Amino acid sequence: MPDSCSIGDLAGEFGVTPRTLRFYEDQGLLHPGRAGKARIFSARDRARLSLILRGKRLGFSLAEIKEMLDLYDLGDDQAEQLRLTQQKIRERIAQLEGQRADIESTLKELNDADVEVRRALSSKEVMTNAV
Amino acid sequence: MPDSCSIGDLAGEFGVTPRTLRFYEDQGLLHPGRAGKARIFSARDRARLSLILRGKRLGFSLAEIKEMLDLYDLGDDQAEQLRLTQQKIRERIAQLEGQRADIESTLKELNDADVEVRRALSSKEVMTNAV
DNA sequence: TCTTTGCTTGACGTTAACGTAAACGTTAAT
DNA sequence: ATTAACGTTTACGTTAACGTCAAGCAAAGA
Repeated sequence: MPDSCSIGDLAGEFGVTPRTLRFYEDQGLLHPGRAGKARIFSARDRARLSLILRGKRLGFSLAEIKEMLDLYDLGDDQAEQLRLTQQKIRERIAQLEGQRADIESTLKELNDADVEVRRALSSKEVMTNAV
Repeated sequence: MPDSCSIGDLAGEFGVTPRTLRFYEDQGLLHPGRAGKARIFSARDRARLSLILRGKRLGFSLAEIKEMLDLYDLGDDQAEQLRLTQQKIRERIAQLEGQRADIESTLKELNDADVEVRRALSSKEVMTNAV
């Protein structure tokens, strides 16, 4: 793993496509150097990409990730970046807990519906709307 | 609640917009009658709409809902419709259980990240990437 | 020298479920 | 006669995160 590499190398390394990396640069998430026209990705870019992908795994949008990375770049007041990140993390936690609750109640409803369907299938008189 | 009503009435009754009902007709989910050019919605349409909205609450796509409703319309073999519905219900259940698992693991990661951030904020040496 | 890779910049396509606006007709009340 | 409140069709806009060409340059090996 040399310090700098091409777009194809970095893409392969992280299991994304070159298009994705160009898109991230376009959106201001990455700022690779250039060798002529070709992009050159440094260790710093690699680290940023790693953060971006982790953010995605955690369900943050690229816009949110950019917000956090931008503050990180300013660097003057890391505390500010951390507070934003913490806020976003907690918002995301609340959101996921809401989703989890939704899923639980939906699963209950689906289970009821499944029971209804089984009853209907086992009886000859089919007159019930399952869903 | 008369047997038939206008698009605005039905929309209001179910908390959707007229646009939505036109869209559902366009997609073959509803088949209202006509009085000249104006749509007329019968009790049957109302029942179908109710099923559609329940399907949506349960997370089915309009395409899936249409599949089920179409089979229901054929009417010759209700058992077939019920089997499809049952299959879709179980697929959806499996999908939701997967999502729930994702959410659980993500919540754990987020909690870890939150702990990291708190540590970083409480120490003066801020060198850790939270996300 | 020819061909293969790999890179570049556009720029339109994709998906779902409607929102929104334009331009118009109809009925009913004022 | 006019306005208000409905309805109609047609059709482009929205959102996210890229996918998928197209056209072309540039180095590198056969």
